[in-house]
Formats: sequence, structure tokens, C-alpha cells
Amino acid sequence: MNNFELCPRFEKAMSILSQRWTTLILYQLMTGPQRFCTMTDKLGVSGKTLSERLKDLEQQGFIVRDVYPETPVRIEYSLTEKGLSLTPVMKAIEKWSQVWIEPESVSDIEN
Amino acid sequence: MNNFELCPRFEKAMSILSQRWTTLILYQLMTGPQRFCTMTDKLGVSGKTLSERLKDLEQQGFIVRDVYPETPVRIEYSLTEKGLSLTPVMKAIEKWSQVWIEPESVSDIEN
DNA sequence: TAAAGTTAGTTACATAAAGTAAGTAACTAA
DNA sequence: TTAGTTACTTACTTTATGTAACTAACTTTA
Repeated sequence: MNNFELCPRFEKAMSILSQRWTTLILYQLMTGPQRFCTMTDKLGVSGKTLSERLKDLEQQGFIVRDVYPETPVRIEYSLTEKGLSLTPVMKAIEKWSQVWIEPESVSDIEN
Repeated sequence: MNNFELCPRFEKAMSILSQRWTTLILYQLMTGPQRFCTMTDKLGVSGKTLSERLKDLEQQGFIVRDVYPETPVRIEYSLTEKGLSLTPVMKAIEKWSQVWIEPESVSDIEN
């Protein structure tokens, strides 16, 4: 059982941010609006999981989904104000990773 | 397949930090050295998972494990320099959560 | 001296989350 | 009319996590 000695807001924040792929999706969206396929390609996330995460993130107000009825249809996801508000967190992680992640270890992600 | 258009260091950083419980464990350790039982109690993590995470974190150089042969034995985990270097990241998340997490929603974590 | 307590885990089994790959829907271009 | 494109969804498999009982090493209590 949880005694709640930890800051409950921090815990809640982490329950969102530590969901696998969530932070990577938001980080990717910081470079501008993105389409579904672009994101699966760039992130390496499965369509199933991306679909779930985008729904969650939209529902929680981090992103919006815009439909452009072109041919073929274009659907773009972009950050809301709430999504953008995570920029300082992303910057802090970016900065940390530049100091503490050695370039050699990075290839471990690939397979 | 992964095209690596995202910053590889950021991706690697997130593969560590977005592991469930990892950030919460490190955040907890920022208040000082902690024992195994204290952490399971305060965090609500299962002993099995905590055990795995502590091993990973020690192996990656974020924490150290110190044994005090008292009665009963006392084992304390504490942050290394690398662990402490995550303070700005933690502070950024803390600050974000204070603005964007509404107190009411926090009870959702409990069950 | 035997039974019970304490801490720090580990183990076996159950459930939940994520990945894989094929399929669907709606539309257009050849 | 066949094939192509985008944005998903579905069925099935693999991996991750939780639960609860168990172990090891030692000490205190009856």
C-alpha cells in the first residue's frame, strides 16, 4: 500500500511521463505538428501503441488532432499549451543527456 | 524500424528514466539514503520490482549500496554524483507538476 | 534451547502492457 | 478495376509487473 510520503503531484506527473513512449512522442511534437506515419517511422513505436498514446494524450489535453480532408487524408497532431508547458522538462533531460550519456552507449537502443 | 531522427542521447536517457518506478526511486533518494523496506512502503512498489530497479541503477552508476552489519543488518541505498546530476530534471518535473497537476486528480493514483 | 521476530531480498504463478503482422475503411490515380 | 495511400484496428505473442509466500542470516524472548 502507498503511504503517500512522496509529493503526490510529482507521483501523478510521473505516472503520465513515465508511460513508455509518451515523453518521446511529446518531444517529437516539439519540432512541430506530425502525422501518424511519420511518428511510427521516427520513433520506432508500433502503430497500436502510438494510437493508444495519442488518444490518451489528446484526452489529457497535451495534444490536438487536426484532420485535413485532402487526398489522401492528412491528420496532424500538435502540442497544446499544456503540451508546450513541458518544454523546460524536456530541455533539462536533453541537457542532462548531453553530459551523462556517452555516445557509444547510444547504439544499445538499436537492434 | 527506427530511423534515428530523434536525438539518440535523449532517446537513451528516456529509455532509462521512463522505466516504471526508476524516476520515483531516484526522487525518493534525493531526500537522503534509504533502506529497502522504507522504499517499498513509501513508493508502493513491489519488492520484486524494487529489487530489479536497484540492481539496474547500481549497475548504471546512479546509486550505491552500503551494508552496515548491525542487528538486524542495515542496507542503505544512496545517490552517486551521476544520480545527483538528475536534480535539475527532477526540479523541472516538480515545478511543472505544481502548475499543471490539479490536486483533485492526484487521488486517482490511490486505489 | 526452541520459537518467534527482523531485514533484505527471491521464487512461482497471475495479470497487464506492449510488440508483430495482417486486416479494414475511405479515398484516388493509373 | 486494380493497386496505392493514410490512419488506424484486431488477434495473437512476448515481455513487464504485481501478489504473496518463501528463504537466509541473525537476534531476542519465553
